Amino acid sequence: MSRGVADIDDRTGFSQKRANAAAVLDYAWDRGAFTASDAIEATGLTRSTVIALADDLVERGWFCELPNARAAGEYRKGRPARRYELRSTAGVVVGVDAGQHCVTAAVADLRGRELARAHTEVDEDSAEQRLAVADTVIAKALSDAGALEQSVLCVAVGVPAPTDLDGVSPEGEQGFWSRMNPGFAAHLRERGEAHGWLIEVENDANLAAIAEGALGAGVGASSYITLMTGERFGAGYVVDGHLVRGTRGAAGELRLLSLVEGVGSTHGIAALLRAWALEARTSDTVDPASALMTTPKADLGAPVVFRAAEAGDPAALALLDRMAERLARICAVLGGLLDVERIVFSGAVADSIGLLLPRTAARLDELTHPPAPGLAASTLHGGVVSTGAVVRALQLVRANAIALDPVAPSLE
Amino acid sequence: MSRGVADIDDRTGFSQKRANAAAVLDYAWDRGAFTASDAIEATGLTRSTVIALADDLVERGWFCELPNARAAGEYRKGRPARRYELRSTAGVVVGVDAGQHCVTAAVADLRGRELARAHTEVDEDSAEQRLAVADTVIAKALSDAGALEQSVLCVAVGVPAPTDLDGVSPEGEQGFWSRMNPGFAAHLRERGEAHGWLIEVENDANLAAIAEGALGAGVGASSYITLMTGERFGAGYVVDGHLVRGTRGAAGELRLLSLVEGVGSTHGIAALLRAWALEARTSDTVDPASALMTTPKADLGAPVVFRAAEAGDPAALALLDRMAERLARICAVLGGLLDVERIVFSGAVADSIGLLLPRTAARLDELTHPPAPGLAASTLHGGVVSTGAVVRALQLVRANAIALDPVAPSLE
DNA sequence: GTGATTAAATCTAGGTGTTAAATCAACTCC
DNA sequence: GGAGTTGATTTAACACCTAGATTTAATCAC
Repeated sequence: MSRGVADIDDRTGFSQKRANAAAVLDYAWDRGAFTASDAIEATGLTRSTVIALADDLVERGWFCELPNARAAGEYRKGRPARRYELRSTAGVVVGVDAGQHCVTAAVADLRGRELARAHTEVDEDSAEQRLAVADTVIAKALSDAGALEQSVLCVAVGVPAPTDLDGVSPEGEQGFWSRMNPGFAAHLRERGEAHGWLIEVENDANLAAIAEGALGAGVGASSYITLMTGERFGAGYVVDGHLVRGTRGAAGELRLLSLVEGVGSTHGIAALLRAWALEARTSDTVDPASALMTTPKADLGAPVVFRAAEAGDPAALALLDRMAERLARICAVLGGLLDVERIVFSGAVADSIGLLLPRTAARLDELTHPPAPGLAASTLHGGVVSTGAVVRALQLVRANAIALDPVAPSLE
Repeated sequence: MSRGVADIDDRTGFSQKRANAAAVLDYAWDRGAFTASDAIEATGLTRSTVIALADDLVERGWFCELPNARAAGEYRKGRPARRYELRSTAGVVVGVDAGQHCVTAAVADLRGRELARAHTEVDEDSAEQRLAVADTVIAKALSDAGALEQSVLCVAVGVPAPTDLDGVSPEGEQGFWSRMNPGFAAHLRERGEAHGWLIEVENDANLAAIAEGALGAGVGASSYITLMTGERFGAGYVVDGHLVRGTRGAAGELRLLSLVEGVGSTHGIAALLRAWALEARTSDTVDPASALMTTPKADLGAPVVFRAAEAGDPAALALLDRMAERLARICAVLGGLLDVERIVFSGAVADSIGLLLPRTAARLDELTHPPAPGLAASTLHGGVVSTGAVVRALQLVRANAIALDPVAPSLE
């Protein structure tokens, strides 16, 4: 009677079986169905060992054994191989974007397939209310996904504040940061304790960077920066494959960019284009027929400027040139100081940034010695942060898989 | 008949014994003499296992067994414990500072004790010549240390150029970088192949940062920046305990700081103070009795300015204030963007920076939201880079120890 | 269909490395 | 010199891996 991987006590710090099981599980993670022979080749272990481990993982609920031996169409001679696969339903992860005005929760299976997504606007900012809203949105998303609380393996939350490794945010100016992150980590840890949830609370721009690196415009780059470009700038750095967090998790807070010539403030693209458009209105150099003049004041914003520029409006194009100059300086400083190969523009405006990017790139080329970092617009649209939270949650599950208990197949 | 750790083939990727031996070795690394009981507590392994591993490591040459059972003075009852210790003479490491004008090599034992140090000025910059000079200096240092080539476990080289993970530098402007690093990595790898040398070629500022983190003003900080402040600025970042290198290893090249208001160029403290002092001379606002006026033009430089300032010279103090403003801006941008807890000033001028530091700190406080990063002057004096190279070499040896073969005691 | 071929599963024996418990050894203290 | 204490050593059992022999489940050739 052999003990399962789960039963191994880890007093010694190192267990061969545990390590080997982790290797097999890790191999299966980014692989579809596979045979023992595949795993043998990948891990270097013997057939007996691999099969024993795989059967163990099946018993624990991580793997399922596929019945159809050589179904995959690829004809093969010899005895049909047993086929295993990571049970994508062995659990779910929850990725939460706890933004300033809107809380979104996405539920995904272990393959990263999104099962459900829920969101709510938040007005009031009291700590209890924010935590309660998060609870509600998570519950809604879980029920939409048809998942139980006990099938949750990890919850990752993105907040518009720096966070330390425990997910706690510093006070910040006027308590903004601690208002945005009123103890999500402690709250969720308590809430998920019974089910063994892993909890991570992380800065939103950092999660956006993780998302871009895994699924978006950062794929293939080992060093890149993700610039969140909404009302304010915020950045997530990934350098040498590592997320760069900083002592308080505040790396990527760009307030100090105000010291860079031609940048001045950390207002984001959306905020600035709106302000500049309003400013342009009061000058008399703009053609009265321009969209910048004809659009009602309340509707004037970044989208209007982008659309006008696409239609060839000279005033709007002038604003984009001005913005390109500013962006190029930001990219030059960040890219130069960190030596990244790519800078990804992420967030709401990323979709309409088409005209801005080449102008920025051209200016960036002038500012830096070659090679300048490549510029790319995010392809992940609105949900970057919640997507990043899901990706991060999956990373955590993957890294800790052997120590976790997935849901039994019967509870699916 | 049990096999030694060295004989274990690593086909499987995981070997319990190898991992446990590594744990024991790692425990011994930053520890003096220790008993089996100590290691048992530290590793969680059984007495039998620990003793077997320790004896194995003795046989391989990593440990020596100390005869005097309870020599350490601390009285204890019971049977005297066997005592082991890492053999600090199991090999040596070489740390090289291959600077632009001077090549230094330091040889140290496994405890980091410096055994010898040699250096040569270099004038000509031909690739062959630079490599030959390095070879000579290394050989000199080794012979001074009484060490043989075969007892070298690792050679780390610092170069004033960015390097990739293989130690190769990009071309750079006018080929400066590739002239500074004319293939040290390949050359040394070939030279040390027979003896199994580990080779690392790394940017000098990065090595300085490693030195400061291990022995200098960066100790205790998980995120800090080391600013090399000689003729030019260069920085090494350590964030979240990791060295931040960047795609081409060029993170820490501060050229782009020229975009920061009030900084303008990347000239270092020494270069700027000299230039400013010369500039002040031509104005007629400076007291003719000031050292800035009386010092011969050729001798005017940073040391003169620092000494004059310490003597209370108003003109010199004005220059320091100007410099403090500039430094504060650099620190604000770097510290703010990376969220570090400390900034260490390293390099030749660090010794005389006493008056400058508090002024810079005061200005930095105004520029940033609290808490501002702490400022510190390096205590490692001239040899930061070679010291950093030694530290880095020891890190590499430690990380790869189980795979290395130390010198037999007989060859000591 | 029958038998050869093939590829994989399964079984078996043996070895390594670990633990746990019993025993032995080397000291100190009184 | 005996009790007490601490650690080394020995022993047996066990966990886990490997290697090789054997079996099984298929295809293919006829």
